[in-house]
Amino acid sequence: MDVKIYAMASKSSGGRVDLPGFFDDLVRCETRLYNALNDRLRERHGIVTSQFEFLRFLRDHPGSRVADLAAEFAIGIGATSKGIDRLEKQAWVIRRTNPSDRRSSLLDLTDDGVQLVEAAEATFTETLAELTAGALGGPSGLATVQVLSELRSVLERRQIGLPTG
Amino acid sequence: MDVKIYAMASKSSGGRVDLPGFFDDLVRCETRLYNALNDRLRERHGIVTSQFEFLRFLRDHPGSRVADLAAEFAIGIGATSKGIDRLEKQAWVIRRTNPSDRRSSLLDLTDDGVQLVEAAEATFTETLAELTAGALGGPSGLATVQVLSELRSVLERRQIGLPTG
DNA sequence: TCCATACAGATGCCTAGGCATATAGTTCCT
DNA sequence: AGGAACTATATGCCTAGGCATCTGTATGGA
Repeated sequence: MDVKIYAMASKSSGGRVDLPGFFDDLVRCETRLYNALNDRLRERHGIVTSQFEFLRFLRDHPGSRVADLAAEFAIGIGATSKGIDRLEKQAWVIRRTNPSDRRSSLLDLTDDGVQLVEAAEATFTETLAELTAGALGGPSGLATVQVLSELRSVLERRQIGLPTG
Repeated sequence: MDVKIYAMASKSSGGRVDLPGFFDDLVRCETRLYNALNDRLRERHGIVTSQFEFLRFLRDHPGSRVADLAAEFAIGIGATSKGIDRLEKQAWVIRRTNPSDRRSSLLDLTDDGVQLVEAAEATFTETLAELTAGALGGPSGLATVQVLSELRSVLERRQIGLPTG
């Protein structure tokens, strides 16, 4: 009979990291934080977290194309295009024809979009602080932030987990 | 003009953690790892990661109810019920009537389900190791694993991010 | 110039999850 | 016992994303 290497998520043994446990914790944290942020952003600003992320990205990267958003968020081009449709319908985003390539559009926030994202960002940051409640306070928190940043870089550099369409 | 506290995701300043940057990295890592695992599990075993997670949970917690899965994964009861429908249709899971409460069923893996989850787990663990490629190797990796585990505990204890239905 | 190929993204179809509701079974009173 | 209130979950409707496809545009030769 096999001996299970891990009995609880994210405990390690012998200095080796329990990767499945780590992944579990990662996914669970992400799900719960995302859900809670959705609730708060929806009730205060009528948007969900994914929309906030789109808006914030466009504020920080004006003139992006649909493909840029898709690459950033590791979602499909189709999904991104539809997401932008919805934001455009609310007049938070506009598509400008790309003068140097008429197949694509350049995306920008409208003034309403800018106002919304600024307001939503306050809620977002505040809620996040409330939810994580000091779990990232100590030096381990700092290390965690750095490790995740590094892991993200690795995944992006290797283009891991990009959907087809 | 406002001074941005952060210029890049997950960099910190003055020892304070940049929470929005941390959240971004968390979500991006989760998305890409989840996508990549989906691809691999689908091609090798015909399931996706969420199904693997259900199966593994049922292997480790036989006799669970739908509500137990929903709480574990922080998804809705309805979604969980439908997910179990699909696994049951493939004859990987069976619903036994709960003798002590006939509103609910007790869930268990079939023999096929056990075989599947064992095979898929090998793929899962191996792929995860390949994807994270030593990014969690050092002592910071260990700290990261512990911090995420702790954060997860906090969120669960406070019941944060549970969907309505 | 003209065509073959590559490309960006918009669109359609399909699946999965959220939320609301329906259904059946349980518990608590009286 | 009988009914109100509660609970577990199955189901329906709606939305969002994945993938395939379609359209319009760009590009590299011949």
